[in-house]
Amino acid sequence: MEAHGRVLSSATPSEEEMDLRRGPWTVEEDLKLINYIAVHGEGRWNTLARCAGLKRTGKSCRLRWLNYLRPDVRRGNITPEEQLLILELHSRWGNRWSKIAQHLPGRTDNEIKNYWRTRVQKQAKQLQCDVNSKKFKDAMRYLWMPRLIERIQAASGGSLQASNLLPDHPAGQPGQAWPCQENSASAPAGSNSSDSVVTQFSSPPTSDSFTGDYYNYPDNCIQGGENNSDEGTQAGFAQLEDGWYENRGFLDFEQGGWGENLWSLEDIWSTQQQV
DNA sequence: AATCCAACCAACCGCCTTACA
DNA sequence: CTGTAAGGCGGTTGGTTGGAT
Repeated sequence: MEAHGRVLSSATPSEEEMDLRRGPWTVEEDLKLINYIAVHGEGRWNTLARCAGLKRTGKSCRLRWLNYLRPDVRRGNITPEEQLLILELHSRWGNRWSKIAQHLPGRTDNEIKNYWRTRVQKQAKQLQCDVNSKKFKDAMRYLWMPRLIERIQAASGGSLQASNLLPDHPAGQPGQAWPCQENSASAPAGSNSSDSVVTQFSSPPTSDSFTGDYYNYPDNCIQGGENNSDEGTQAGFAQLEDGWYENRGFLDFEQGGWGENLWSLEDIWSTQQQV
């Protein structure tokens, strides 16, 4: 018990008086919190902490409840559907974790944030590019996400190929630049234009409805407006090709996530080169 | 068997926003 | 209108664990 919980040697006398605890929660503390909320409900966290006899800050109680103790918290591996949704929503909203989490029932913003940092940013690192770079975003959208869709389709017994679901796939539109995606860093908070699309995912997506909706973007999402620079797009993919095979890129990601590779990256890029 | 290292994730911190007196 | 407390959010840290050497 005490082996885990550090006792705060606080900077302020008032906190010292309260003998606030930090660090991992004990079973006893969890039970106190659960029991108190079962009777009195959530909210007013500072009062809750005091009345429940928890030597924790209200913030700490709130975090523990929301991220761990809440009965509807969903634990375990992030499914391909959830991964796809996270990638999509992050491309639209950036690091708006709580907003993203609202569309993944049972998942917490903390969990999604951790997923992003550990799995996704690792890939960017391996590709030697920034997670917010166009290079990485394009790779995500045109390699990784279609793969996820294929996997989802396969799992549901569907026969559609991801490439067939991409209306703007360059293989089908010779000479046309790959569309630029929305600049997530500048995505307006609470943008209504995207909300209408995202609500389609607000319940756990089935693979069928999901893939269908996924490609039913509003035009401004697909085309990316002023960010849709042909020069930047082509340069990004040239760069990507340069480092790709040696970096192993998403192969590692998929292996880390759930097993075998879906595509040969050589296939992907030879298709791209034939355009 | 011991050590090292990387990945994972729970928890904390600080800032910003909101509610209320 | 203003000040303050509480809540919410995103970034970061640090402990644990498991795999590699």
